[in-house]
Amino acid sequence: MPSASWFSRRLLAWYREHHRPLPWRETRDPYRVWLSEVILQQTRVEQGLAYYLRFVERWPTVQQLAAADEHDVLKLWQGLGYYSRARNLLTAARQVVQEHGGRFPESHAGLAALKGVGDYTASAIASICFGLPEAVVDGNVYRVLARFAGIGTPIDSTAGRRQFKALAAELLDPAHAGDHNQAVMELGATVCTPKNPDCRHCPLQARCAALATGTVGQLPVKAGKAKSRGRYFNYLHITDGNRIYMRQRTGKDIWQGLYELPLLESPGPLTRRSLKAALDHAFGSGWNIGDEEMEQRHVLSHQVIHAVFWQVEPPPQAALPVEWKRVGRRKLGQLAVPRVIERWMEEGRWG
DNA sequence: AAGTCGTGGAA
DNA sequence: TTTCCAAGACT
Repeated sequence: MPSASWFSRRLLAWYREHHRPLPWRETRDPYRVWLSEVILQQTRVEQGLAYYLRFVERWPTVQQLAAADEHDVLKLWQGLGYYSRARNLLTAARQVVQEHGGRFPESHAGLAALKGVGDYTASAIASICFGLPEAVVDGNVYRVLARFAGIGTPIDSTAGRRQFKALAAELLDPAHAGDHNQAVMELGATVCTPKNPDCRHCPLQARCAALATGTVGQLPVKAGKAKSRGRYFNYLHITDGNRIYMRQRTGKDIWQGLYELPLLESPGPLTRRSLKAALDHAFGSGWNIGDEEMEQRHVLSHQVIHAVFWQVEPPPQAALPVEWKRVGRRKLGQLAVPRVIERWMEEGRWG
């Protein structure tokens, strides 16, 4: 079994020399740490930083965030992805205010009861803000520990998650839990990277099992990769004077709560002729199909969206769905939209 | 427990 | 071009 004290000593010495100065590291305010952790879930520091700064400026305290409108939160989150994080963020802020008098709970269990706060985020807040000896396990930690200890158990298996969590807890320096946790992650993000790790400058190289056996490139092991499915989105650009039709996405599908153009989804790509047939059938005949304005291939985690934007004109007596709303140009820019729509608006100088 | 949820950058 | 995957959580 690796020596925990050696691991932590080397790690913390390295961290004090090499860590990047980031705004959420200069505070122990649980609100700001929580906000940064949620923003950084599955998100690189370079991508999340600007969003963090905007959120802190717009809502400096958890009480102010709790009083915010959900759509305003989604709008500020626009472009960051995984939009359930934004909705859960607001829910959790209201939990803190209503159930805890505006103060974040100071235990792992209390934190994990907040919406959108799982084991990782609860451990991060508990260790960083309250000095509790909770070990974090994120993608960086999986990689660093798999290599350091030479563990080939798939990190996306139940056994693997259990094993790595236990090892992380063993190696944790309980007296410096917050810094220790951040140090492992920082090492994984900057030195022990997925590709081309910089082992020569790694503080753990002397006792790294993978380096010793030449297996750095083979660790960590992942079991399964989920397949991606293709979807065909035919977006309808319909205007009425100065206004354009938009709709809000609901249900359990992607981009919940965000706005988009009226959408006709099809099992495969549509020709101009088949689009007209589909529209005539669905909303009454007489549709006029204009230009195909834009085509985008948009890649998500488990889906590839083939988006085509058509300029179309409904027949005068068409029965358009009530959820299609006419929005003026002025208001359009205020709507939270997925990147596909944002790109289309940029192209046509809408919004 | 396996699937699902965005987006962008790097190799 | 394709593939990987990033300070994960929820269902």
